[in-house]
Order: sequence, then structure tokens, then C-alpha cells
Amino acid sequence: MLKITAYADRLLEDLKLVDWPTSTLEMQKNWIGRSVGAEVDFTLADQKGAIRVFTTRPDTLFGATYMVLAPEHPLVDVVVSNKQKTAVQTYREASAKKSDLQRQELEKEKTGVFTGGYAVNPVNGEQLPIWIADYVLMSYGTGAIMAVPAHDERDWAFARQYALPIREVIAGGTVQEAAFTETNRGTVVNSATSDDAFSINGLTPDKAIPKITEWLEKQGKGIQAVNYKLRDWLFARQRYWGEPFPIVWVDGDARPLPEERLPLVLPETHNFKPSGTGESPLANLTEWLTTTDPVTNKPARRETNTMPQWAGSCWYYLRFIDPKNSTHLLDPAKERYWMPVDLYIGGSEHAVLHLLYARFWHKVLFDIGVTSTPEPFMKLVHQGIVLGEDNQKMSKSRGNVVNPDEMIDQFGADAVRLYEMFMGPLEAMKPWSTRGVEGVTRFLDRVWRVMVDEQGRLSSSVVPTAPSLDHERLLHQTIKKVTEDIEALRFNTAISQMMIFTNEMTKAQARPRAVIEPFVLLLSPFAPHLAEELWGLLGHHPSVSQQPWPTFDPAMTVGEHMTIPIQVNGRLRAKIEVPTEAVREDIERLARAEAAEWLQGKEPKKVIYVDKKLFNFVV
RNA sequence: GCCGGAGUGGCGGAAUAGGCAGACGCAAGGGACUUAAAAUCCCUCGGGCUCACAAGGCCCGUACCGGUUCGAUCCCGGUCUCCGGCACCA
Repeated sequence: MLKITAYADRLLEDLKLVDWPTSTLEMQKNWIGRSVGAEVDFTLADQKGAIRVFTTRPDTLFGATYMVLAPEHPLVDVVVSNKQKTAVQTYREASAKKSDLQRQELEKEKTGVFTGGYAVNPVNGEQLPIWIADYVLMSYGTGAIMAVPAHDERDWAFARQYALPIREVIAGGTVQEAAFTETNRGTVVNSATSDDAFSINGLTPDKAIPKITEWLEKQGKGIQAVNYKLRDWLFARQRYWGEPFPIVWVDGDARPLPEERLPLVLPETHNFKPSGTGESPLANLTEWLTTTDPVTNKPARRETNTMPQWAGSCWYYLRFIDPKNSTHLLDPAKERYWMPVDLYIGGSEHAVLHLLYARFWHKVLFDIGVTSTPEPFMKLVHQGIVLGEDNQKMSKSRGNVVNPDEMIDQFGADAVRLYEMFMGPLEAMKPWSTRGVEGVTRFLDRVWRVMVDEQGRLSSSVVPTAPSLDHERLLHQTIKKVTEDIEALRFNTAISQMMIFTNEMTKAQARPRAVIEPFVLLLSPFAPHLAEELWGLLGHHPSVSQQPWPTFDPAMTVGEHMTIPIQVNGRLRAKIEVPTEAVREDIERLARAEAAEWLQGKEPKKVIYVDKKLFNFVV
């Protein structure tokens, strides 16, 4: 067992430190499932002892009409009456046979049995019948609840099923028809002690909760408590494939192997079959199994459980930094240089398990000084999956599987890579289109023809002369777009800009080196093989990948003219072309002339001008 | 049921601190080149108009209904659909 629950609060709290998709943050929060409430003791009416319950709604304590224990709860044997013993026993056996899955699937009808015992409500002294029911889980909270059918849907359904009383303590709903569960509206009623020493009547539930919690604490009847859905992590599997634990058993005690005996590796074998005893297959490998304790030299037996598949994925990103280090997990200097991971691209199927387990290990390693950051992965992006051409999930049974190797054989690695980036946003799920790959292949062919002639030599259209202003502007616009889009992972729009550039160059008679060469550099992360080839043909030798990234001049990214749309009452009526440096007065004169037909000689009520963007006349 | 995300041409998708909807690509149609085809190059390409000889013009259109605004794919309220997650967690 790994005590991940000890880290629950930090795992929740530190989600604030990372830049992750909201859906993933939500999933992690829900998975941890922190809830604040109170633990309250209900003393048993006819025996010594008390039932401790956890509730997030102590404000409804006066509305409790019965108690429920999980069937496995140890107090069941204490409270059960002689008369009810058989019924309780039968129910316990039946629910023990149900798997967790069955208990969840058969959720429609709630079932339970009265135990014959009673507990006392600490706030009003009422005797409440104690039931057992499998809608209460032993593994959450205290395994016991106070049931408030008026204000809890599950208790309401159960009360209806077994004709138990429903008592309203929050006015605002119609509790005979449905449970009223809102905490931010409604008014507490019927909730005062008989001597009137304490009352929460008249409050809204969210105000009543802290008040009654405080009172319970003062009276020694309850205490504020926090519960989590997150469970401790069963970290053992009975399989061969998995890291073995460096533990030996001596006289019934587990002892860790000393560090110099690490790493412990799996023994080689052909026998991976289950041991037959419930232990892992390692239990049958006697030679490996029997050993001596290196500390005491006593005979010892190795631990036969292995680690689950998540073990390696919890720290691989650390080991990748320093994979050959034989004395440490990794060199602290390298750790400080590389960590944390700036960008983690991975499937959303890992939103909870891997990404929560890895964060947990990272924090443990942080606490013992191995890592220097509280969180391992700063920015997280989930890439979308590629669907088949029929827009369905790829699967053999549907026969819509596309094999990337075949595509690479047919179109080349650059084209397939480029198409995958061009098909749409990185995070989106999108269908494969072999036609689309053909389109991208045409683009790469066109890039080639812009620079290379029929004989495979540098084209004579590539010239050392100075580029035209238009070409230079286009280059700067392209550098800007591609640079910014790469930064934001918008590869699809970066590629469309390169297509626009290439379409222009195709039309041009002369293609100056001063624009062609930077373009090849822009293309290189997208189509590295082609770019390398072109860079060589252009007569350069150090690899294209070692060139500095091109920079742009913002002044060069704006054109000589701009188009200003003219609106009348917000409807587009005309467009005018003006020089980029034109001022409002000049533009307005032209705009009024264009809009004259709609203005009908009258002065507009209002004139809206958005600088260099648009004119709108309100009449 | 609850939580999160998304609905834009025939298709994949562009464009949001509210300001020209449909960039780029695919498919389709037309043309040039060719004996012919492929390849290539050029043009058209949301819908409607008993508007126009034409250049062009007008109306509708970003899932649906309503609101805010001079102006809404974008903001607000409601509805529907799809995708992902959770599912008796007191």
C-alpha cells in the first residue's frame, strides 16, 4: 500500500501551480474528492458504545430519522437484536457475495434490513432505528451514516422504500415529493434543543453548518472532519512482469535490501504461469526465491509481489534526464537544470491515474530532496486522437485502421508528419483523410519546384537580387505567423501561412534568396528532410537544424494599404482601400462618400470609428 | 443524474480584449497545356432573389429560441445534440 491519501491536500492544492486543461484539473479534483463536514457520535440506546458518522450536512442533524451501517460494519454484531439476527445475517451474506461492480450496477432499488437496535440522536435525544444497507460503503467515511431523508436523495429513496419517516428541517422544498438538497437557499426549521439553549432555526444551511459544527465540538458530541474519495494505492500485483520489490522475508519480518544490492532485477525464466497459490509466478522460481539476508546471513525468502505498471511511468521523466547514472536516481545538478517539465503532451486517458500517481511520487521525492520542484509537469496538453476516414474510432473490427508506416512508405515521413499537423487543432479529435495527405504532398512538391529545376539543380529563378517590398512583407508576415503559432502549438495555421507564401512564390518569376532562405528555415521543423535537402541545394552546409531561427520586423508585417469596412447601422455597406498611414479625417471623408446613399444627406446620429479597423454610421 | 468540453460550407478547418464570417487544404465544376491521359498551371465554388446586359446589388446564414449592443460565431439567459469523465463517496 502506498499512502497517497497523506498527500491528498497537497495534490489538490498544488493544482494551482500548473497550467493544465480545466477538464483535467476538474477530474483530478473530483478524483481526490475532498469534502469537509463533521464526525458526530450517536450513542447506542441499549448497549455501551456509539456509532460515529461522517456528514457534510450537520445542519440537518435534527432531521435524522434513522441510521444506516454498512453491512461490513463491526458494530452490526453489537446492535443486532435476537429477533433480527437471521435477517441481518442473510443480508450480510448476500451483499458479501456481490462484487463492487454488482453493488454499483444494481443501483436502481435500494435494499436494507432493520437490525433491531437503536441509537440516540445527540442533539435531541431521539431514538433512531439502526438499519444496514449496502448503499452505505464501509470504505468511505466511517462506514455509517445518519439518514436525513428530507434532505438527501439516497436517504429519501430508502425511506420511501421502507416507509421510514421524512422530517423537514430545511424549509424551501416539498420534501414529501423529493429531497431538498440545496445549501445556498432555504431556511433551517425545527432545529433547536428542547431547552432552547441552542438553535439554528432561521439560518440558511450554509450559515447553519459552521454554527452547529462549532457547537457540537464545544459539547464534545462531534468534531469537524475532512474526508476524501481518494484511496490508498494497492501497489502490488501477482504477475511476473513488473519491478520486483527489494524486500526479503526473515523469520516472518520484511527487511529492505541494502542500497548496494540494488537494483534488484527479475530472474530470467520461461515459466510465467500463475503459481497456483495466488502468489505471483516468482513464487515458483525456487532458485531466485530462496536467498540469505545480506545483513544477518540468515536464510530468507524474497518478496514475490511485483509493482503495478504505473511504477515506471511515475518517474521515467526524471531518469531520462540522467539515464546512465549508476549511483543516484539522477544527478541533482541535471535535475535542477531540466526540471520541471515545461510541456507535457499526452493522451487524456492519463488525466487521472498516471498524472496523479506521478505527481504523488514527485512530491515524495521532493520531500526527501531528490527533486527541486513541487510539481513535475507545468504545461499539459492532450493531443486528440485520429479517427478513421469514416469519422469513427479506428478499430480492426470496423476495418478503418490506417497504418502510418504504409502512409510513410507511400508519401514520405515529411508529408505524413506535416499532414498530421495540418489536419486541425492539436487537442481536437479529427478524422484521417488520405486525400488530405495528397494535398499536403502537393504543397511539398510545390515548395520543391519553387527552388529546384527539372534536373534537380537549384532553379535559375532563385536569384541573389533584392526582393520586392511585397515579397519582403510577405516573408515577415510569414515569420511572425509561423513563430507565434509554433509557440501556441497552432501548427495547422502556421502551415496555411507557409502555403500562402509558397503560392505567391510560385507566381513569381524571380525568387530572391533573401526570402527563400529564411522560408526554408521556417519549414525545417515541419518538413525536416525536405528542408535539409533544400538547404544543401542552396549551397549551405552546416545543417538547417543548426541555423538561428529567422526574426521579423514588426514594421514589415503591415501592408501599404489597408481595407476599412464601412457599416451603416452595423450592416456592411462598402469597403475602402486607404494607405496604412491614413488618419481618421481622411478615412472618414471617404467613408461618408461611400455611405452617402444610406445617409441620405442627413447627419448620422453617431459615428463609430475603430482605429484602422472599421467605420460605422448610426442613422 | 452530476462535472467538463464542443456544435461554423459537400468535407477537415480559419477568424474572437465584440468589428470584413468561411483563410488554408480536400472534394466538385470550368479552362490552358497534351494526339490522349496523368502531372502541372489558371478561374469558380454557403444559400436565396419573377434584382441586373454587365460590373455588380439586395436578403438570409456560424445547432435552436431569446437578450445586451451602433455592431454578436464571440458576451448573458434558456433549449437541443454530440464527445470525454464520474457515478449510491453521506
